[in-house]
Amino acid sequence: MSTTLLPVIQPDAAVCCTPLTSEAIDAERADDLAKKLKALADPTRLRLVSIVAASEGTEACVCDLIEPVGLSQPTVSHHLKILMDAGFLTRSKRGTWAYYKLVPGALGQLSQLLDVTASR
Amino acid sequence: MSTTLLPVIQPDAAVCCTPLTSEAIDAERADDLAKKLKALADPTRLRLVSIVAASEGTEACVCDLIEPVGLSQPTVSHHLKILMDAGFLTRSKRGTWAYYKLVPGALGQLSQLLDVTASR
DNA sequence: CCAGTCCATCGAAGTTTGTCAATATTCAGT
DNA sequence: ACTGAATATTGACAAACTTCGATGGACTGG
Repeated sequence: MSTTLLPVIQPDAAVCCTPLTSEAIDAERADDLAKKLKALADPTRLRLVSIVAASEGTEACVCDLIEPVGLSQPTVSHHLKILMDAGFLTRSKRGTWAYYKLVPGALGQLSQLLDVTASR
Repeated sequence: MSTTLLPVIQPDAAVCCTPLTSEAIDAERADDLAKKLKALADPTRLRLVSIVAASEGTEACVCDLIEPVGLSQPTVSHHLKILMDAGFLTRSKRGTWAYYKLVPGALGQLSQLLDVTASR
């Protein structure tokens, strides 16, 4: 089953639009936002994102990520999947290697939300 | 080594200073940042912060927070404590009431970190 | 001083999370 | 095909988290 899945930039618009404090957010938006924050709220995942972001082309191979964080390969794979599901990273396989890359606007979107919140 | 401690706005400098992606963050900074993100990474706590932020003087009484989030009073108290420990809220008792207030720079600090990260 | 209100803490139940070893899968080279 | 290497998935387990009811402490008003 081959179908060249195109890299999607930002499919979910629920979290992205309204500030956080002008009016109290509703439960649904809180859920969406919490999911993204939860994906980032782990030391190992923060380090993974950071390493990927600091790499050539904001892209890194799994094999280069295992040693820096000092955890087992399955654990690293697991964290990378969580970051992918939350929309912070994308994966592209080249040969046996899997390269994880930052999704351009993803972190900035989160940042903006908190920023507007913080302005009060 | 003289004294005159000035009132410090942001006591913890570990998280606040360096970007996230220019160089990969170390384990200690990742830990600090993860703790703060984890405090925010819950739908109920996001709503609490949001309600407080949207209130008069970015301050709200516990009694006004229970009904909006629809959870028991002990649970709300628990979440508020977590937000306080993470440095997002402060508490001040007036009579029998406890008022929780936004810490001015707290959310913005987090936002900046992610923003610099996002610029890559 | 007593009753009532507001809030925090405690203890417990159920769920989620982080981690690993073992296994499966996919690809490259021989 | 077969072997070896790079990742992903599965299953299991301990730790952490969310929630509640019950209790306790502090303050207010009669």
